[in-house]
Amino acid sequence: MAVCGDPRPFTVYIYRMMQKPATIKEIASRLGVSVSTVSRALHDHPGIGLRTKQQVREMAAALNYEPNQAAISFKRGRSFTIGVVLPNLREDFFSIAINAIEEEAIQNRYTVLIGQSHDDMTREVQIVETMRKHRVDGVIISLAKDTDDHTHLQQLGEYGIPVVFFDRVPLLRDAFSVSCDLRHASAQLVDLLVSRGHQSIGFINGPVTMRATSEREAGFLEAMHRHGLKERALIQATNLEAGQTREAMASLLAARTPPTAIIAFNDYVALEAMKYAREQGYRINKDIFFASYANLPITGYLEEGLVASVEQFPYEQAQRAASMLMQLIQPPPGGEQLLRQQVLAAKVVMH
Amino acid sequence: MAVCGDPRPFTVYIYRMMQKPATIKEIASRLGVSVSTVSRALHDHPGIGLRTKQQVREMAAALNYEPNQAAISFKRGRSFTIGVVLPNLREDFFSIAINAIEEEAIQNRYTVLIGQSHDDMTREVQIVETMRKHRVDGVIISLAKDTDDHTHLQQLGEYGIPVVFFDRVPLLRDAFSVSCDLRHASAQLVDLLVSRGHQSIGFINGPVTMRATSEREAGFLEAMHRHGLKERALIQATNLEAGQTREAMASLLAARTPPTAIIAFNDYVALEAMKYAREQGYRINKDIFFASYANLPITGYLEEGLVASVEQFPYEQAQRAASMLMQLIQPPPGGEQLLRQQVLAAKVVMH
DNA sequence: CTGTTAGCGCCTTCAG
DNA sequence: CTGAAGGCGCTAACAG
Repeated sequence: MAVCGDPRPFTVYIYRMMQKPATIKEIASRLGVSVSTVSRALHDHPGIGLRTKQQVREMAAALNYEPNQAAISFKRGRSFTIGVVLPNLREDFFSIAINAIEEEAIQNRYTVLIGQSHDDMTREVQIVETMRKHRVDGVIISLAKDTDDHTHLQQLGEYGIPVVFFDRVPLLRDAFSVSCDLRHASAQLVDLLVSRGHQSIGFINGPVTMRATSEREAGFLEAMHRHGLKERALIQATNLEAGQTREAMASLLAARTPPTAIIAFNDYVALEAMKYAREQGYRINKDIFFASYANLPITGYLEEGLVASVEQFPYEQAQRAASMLMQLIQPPPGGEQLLRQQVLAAKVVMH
Repeated sequence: MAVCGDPRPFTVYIYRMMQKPATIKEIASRLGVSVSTVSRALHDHPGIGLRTKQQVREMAAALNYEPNQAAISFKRGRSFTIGVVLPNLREDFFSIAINAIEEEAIQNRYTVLIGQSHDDMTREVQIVETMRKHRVDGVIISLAKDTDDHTHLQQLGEYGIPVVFFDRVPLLRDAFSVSCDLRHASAQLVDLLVSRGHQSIGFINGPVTMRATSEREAGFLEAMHRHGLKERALIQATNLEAGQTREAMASLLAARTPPTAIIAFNDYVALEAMKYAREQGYRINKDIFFASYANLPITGYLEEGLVASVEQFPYEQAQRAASMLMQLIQPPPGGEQLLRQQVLAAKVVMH
């Protein structure tokens, strides 16, 4: 790609402490008082004279004093930063989640350190390590889809750093987590499709490492069984990437009794599946119907859309996870009671 | 929303320093050497005996030693963290950008502190302030759409914290920035539409505070003028939200000579505009055609899509911005030369 | 090759 | 009401 603009390179203008931040020591010496007085005045300590407080504050303002967070973190042993590890911010689900987390963090005067695992456990481990080194006060994580070992996270616990899982949660009894009950919703999705006359239903599922995969499958099979359609349930496992979605679609459409409806692991998979179906000459919502999970806004802009999508409440999940983490970091004086595992009900949304 | 799961609240299991992290002091005393020896050994300092180094490393490993980043940041006056301020992670454009930034940061052993302005200048100012307090080593920012004052950012410069702008850049001569030339691309977009026979073209633009708005408009008018279609150029300013997009569409479609093609500020606006058109009985790509900016993946999944979208290379822009920032933070020994403003060429992508 | 020491900025006991 | 002093963990002179 061509770079336009002025071709003459400027000499780097180096920003280097043109005005080094003032310290309490500086304020103290200018005012002829001690540093502890300044510290206390700035913290509105009860035992400091009103006049002194006033003077200190004015001087602080005049010198553009900013408390050095690095020093405070060091001294207090707390960074006032939480780490958030997500598979991928490009998925709407997770970018919505980060909004909730950021909101909760701001309310608690916390900042958010972010890391994307890109669904790669190796990378997830590295990120967690970096966050541990940075002494984050807590971690919120949604696991990479191939994460099958949780020692890197248990280690955080050993270092006194609380961990809260959300959505992509592990099967650990003693972990803090927030997730959605997809099993029941999956069954409801089947009920809906069957009530609309579908008998053969295809399912494009995710990788077996994910708990979300087995939950979806359980609910799906349970309902198909209940409707006496056990033999008409066609499941394809994929890694959730476009190529495998297309292969799964090819298999499904080539089945002896091809499905009239297809449930996809999530809306992205559904989009790809629908695209494939169109390419093969199928008319969406005439020859074949689709349903999926996540209920992302984009699906509302399709000309021929989904029959339904399962809402997984990313904002709600993340918000609860964040609030749980904040409670773990700073346990409230009164209520030391807290649900270790929260499970929200997912909801089938018709389109 | 109902919360399922075990209704009995567990008592909070408080994670509190079950194994407080080892320090170099601890290692030193156990080995009967001084802290500086340990420090040097861990940094692979040349003047330390091989045997000592070995011992220190073994002890460090045995004690699960982790350097305390907070202490290092404090001591060195650098946090090894960069701040990234974006309008909204929910837009694909920015979530792609953050990927590039994270990548570049990791390569330089940096971590990323994130903040979303939600296109609100007040919030942007707060975020920048928090980041300053946290002593980030540099900031990458894409401005909120209503930001018309940059003192909060110039202040960062005064504190020795370099700032690099990308995409939503200010009109400051001395600012570091990476952006796309949208003027030329806008003109090309018109050329394309005119070559396909369109004479009346509508434009749903953004708010005037944004430089991107005037750039689009300039290119659009320039080309319409060149084609002798100045009178057929219909421009509507909006705040980029759904409601105003719909109003803009209503105005355009009610014009004396209604447009046969409409250019939208970005793909999200285009989606909303197309939805409105469909609701009004227009057939996309028959009665009316659409083009826009950003070239997001979602547009590829539409049954009846865009004529074209202008690719703005979010990854490339963010990557260059990040690399520019890293150069400002740690100027390379040799080349102290650097382009202050980089402008990439945007590219019209036909669909 | 290794040890000693002085701080970085802030908070917090302990004494006035 | 205020001051003095110690120390958080680490680095980097300065001494041996």
